[in-house]
Amino acid sequence: MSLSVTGRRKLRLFEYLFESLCNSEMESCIQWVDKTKGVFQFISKNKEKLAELWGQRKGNRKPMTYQKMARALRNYARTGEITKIRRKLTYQFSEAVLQRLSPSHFLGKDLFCSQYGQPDQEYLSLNHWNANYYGYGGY
DNA sequence: CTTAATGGGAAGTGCG
DNA sequence: GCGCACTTCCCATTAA
Repeated sequence: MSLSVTGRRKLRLFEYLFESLCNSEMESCIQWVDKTKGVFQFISKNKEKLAELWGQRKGNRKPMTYQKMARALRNYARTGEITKIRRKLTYQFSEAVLQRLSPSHFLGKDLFCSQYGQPDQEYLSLNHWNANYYGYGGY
């Protein structure tokens, strides 16, 4: 479960999120909205669980919460690594980050993003799409 | 109105 | 000692 390659440096938050997005066991916490564009969203009901796991992975002094994790995400907006989409609990990896995190970067490990099929159709068919959408036709 | 989600200044922590 | 990458706090604003 834990990825350890020779001399693993400190895991970054966006790397952990990407890892979770590629792990089917995390589907109840976080999932792709549009994988090809790097758009993903947290699942309201279980977002705190994901935050908790992240905090444990980092070994923080206090338990991580979604609110604190989102604060870190807002810092990413300043550096452009991840931007907030005007849709409930939805964010987007920048092009650069997406390339750095692309599957080829993880070849040979237990990480593999299941080959994607129809990202565009998939999110349009989500029955909670309307509930999670606000403003804008495009992000 | 109530609650969930968003936003950000600012000080603090751990690590290389 | 320094700077980075968050982490913690806390409170204000906005959307549903």
